[in-house]
Amino acid sequence: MMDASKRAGVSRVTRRKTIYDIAELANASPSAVSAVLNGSWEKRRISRKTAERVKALAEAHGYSRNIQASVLRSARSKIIGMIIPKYDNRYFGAIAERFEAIARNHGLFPVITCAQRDPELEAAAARELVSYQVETIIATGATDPDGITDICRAAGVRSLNLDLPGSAAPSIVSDNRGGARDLTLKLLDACHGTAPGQPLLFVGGRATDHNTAARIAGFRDGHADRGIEVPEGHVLACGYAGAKAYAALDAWTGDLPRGIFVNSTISLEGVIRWLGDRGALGADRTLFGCFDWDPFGALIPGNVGMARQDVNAMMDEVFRVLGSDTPEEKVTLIPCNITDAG
Amino acid sequence: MMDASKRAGVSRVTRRKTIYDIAELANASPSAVSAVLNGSWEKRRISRKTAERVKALAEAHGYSRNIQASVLRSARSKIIGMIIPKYDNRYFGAIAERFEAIARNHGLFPVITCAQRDPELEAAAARELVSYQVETIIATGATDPDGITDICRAAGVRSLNLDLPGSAAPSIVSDNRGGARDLTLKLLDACHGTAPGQPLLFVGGRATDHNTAARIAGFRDGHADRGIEVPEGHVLACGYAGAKAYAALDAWTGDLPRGIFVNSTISLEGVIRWLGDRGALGADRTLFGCFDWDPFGALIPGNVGMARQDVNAMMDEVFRVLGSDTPEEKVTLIPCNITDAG
DNA sequence: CAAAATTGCTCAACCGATGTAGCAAAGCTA
DNA sequence: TAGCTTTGCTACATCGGTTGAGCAATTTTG
Repeated sequence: MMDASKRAGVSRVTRRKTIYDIAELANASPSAVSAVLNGSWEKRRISRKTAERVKALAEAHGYSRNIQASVLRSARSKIIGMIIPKYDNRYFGAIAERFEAIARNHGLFPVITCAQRDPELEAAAARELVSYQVETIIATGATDPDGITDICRAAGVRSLNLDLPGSAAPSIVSDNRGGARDLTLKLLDACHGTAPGQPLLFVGGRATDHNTAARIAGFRDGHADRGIEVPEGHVLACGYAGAKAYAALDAWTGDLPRGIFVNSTISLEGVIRWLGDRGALGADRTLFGCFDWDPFGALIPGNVGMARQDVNAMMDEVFRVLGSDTPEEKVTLIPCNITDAG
Repeated sequence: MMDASKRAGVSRVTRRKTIYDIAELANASPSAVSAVLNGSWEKRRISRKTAERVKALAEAHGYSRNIQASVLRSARSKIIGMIIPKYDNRYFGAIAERFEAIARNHGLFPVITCAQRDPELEAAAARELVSYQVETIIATGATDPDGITDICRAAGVRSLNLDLPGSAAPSIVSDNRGGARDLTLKLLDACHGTAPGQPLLFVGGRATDHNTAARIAGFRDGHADRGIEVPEGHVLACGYAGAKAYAALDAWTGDLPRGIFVNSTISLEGVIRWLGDRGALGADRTLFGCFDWDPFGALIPGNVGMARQDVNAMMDEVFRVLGSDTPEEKVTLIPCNITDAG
């Protein structure tokens, strides 16, 4: 390897400082500098005196390690990737923030990529992360979790599903059914005074979607607990978008419902708008509960509670699973918290 | 360089495929494979036949380029970093999503890092991004934009401020003053029927904060336009947190205000709670407007409009500035949109 | 005091991709 | 057919750290 003065060349006036530059300044070898700057100097028997001298020079000359070079050689990138659908609600926002914080605590470099709920984009994102030598990918709310797992497996990258389960990697998912049941009970009880024995309306989501299916099951469980039958037409799994929820309610032929179970904050936007347009917004009018939490959603009159997914517990579980060596491709359920109104 | 069979070694059973593996399979040289797989093969005069053969083999064997190695050699990382404060509101969420989308369209690899409004974390994040050889850093809503610019400059990394301006790099910022003025006018006019000539209350934010100061100025501009004086105590720059807004309103000694200008959706949570606790929530009670948009905030009774920052325009401007070679360390203002109620 | 152990460091190969320089073969011109 | 150009490829140094092997000097042990 050439010495630093030759390597500097003539073209670039200011090159980034490398271990070769620092080595020259410190009158030490690049190996020694490398060991000092990556913390392995004690193991490599570099004297404290040399270490201190090198550190001081590196600091003084604004040395910054080239991680790409380091990763190339050591094959340990410490990069952990997450694929997330959107940043447009509190749930995914909280997941992103928490993921970053914990990853950093574990000495990892978190990279989050947003795939817009598009399976093609998800696959492209996974491939891109693999190119960047990530060691692990967390597929959050993925449309096609197993597709991502396949890409990871081919590249020897660990993967894990969050929020929506897959069959090929460990999955960590909210207890959608249990949470939906609890929320249903809360809502039924709140409606009991004015509409005893009447079933609620379920609005939002796709019935083919794992989480929606689980929540519909919990919705039925709750009704069964109170001995109320759920008529066929009371489940409007019309899609998530607010406009779709609005349209589904518009197509509803029954009476103005007394209680609505809304399947996501996205759908809630449409529900609130529809209720508002009918003057049915208010604690004395139609009551509603919503799966997923939003601070403003909680403040809208008529809200009796929200099923708030326990992001901290989920993320703790993610890193617990990553810490264990056993793969166990099973689904772990994390209970939800039911918030109060207001 | 050893040939691929030797390089495989004995320890790792399944190693990631490299250009050397593909070269061996294709009976070509690593250089040729490299040229084919990075698209420079026509320029390097590799025949179409060879190119096709290599591509097919790479595909069949699940080859994935090691970007770290590529970056190390070519010194072009194509990584663009963004430092963002939080993911807990729609504004930053929209910025993150839009940034990712446009960066990808430009053939760049976006990396977003969340620094929790903590200047130490911001600096650490900037240094970490530099280690990963980012070419550019966008400092969004940074507590200390110039600190980030310094770190970037020392490493030869381009930087740019978004949402909050700095003095050492180009800044792209909403027209906070103009937006605040428009929102103030809208709110004053909505209150005119029941409380003509009365000043509004300003709640939330820190007066030392650039954006808050600009919005307070706009708030005064709007009042001046209508010939209304703003008494000293009507500006409650009590901090952003909902609880602080609540406390500030609790300490308010005047009459129940007819109109409130809320300085952020975060503060709005406290304002709504306070109004709700006093039974003052409703289109016939206290009206409010809010700087920053939230879909549920917009649906809360009494809302007369929100100042929605134009994230798309801001991000277009970011990439326009990055595209131009002239640095121009000036502040560019992007107009806000005032949304209607509901 | 010689042999063994420890300390403190350096050497050089290596990670995987890139790109300049250059070489052999084929095609074309005179 | 000799000389020139073009085509199609390969060799090799290089990017900046990392790490196993090893060496000289010093200290400890027998």
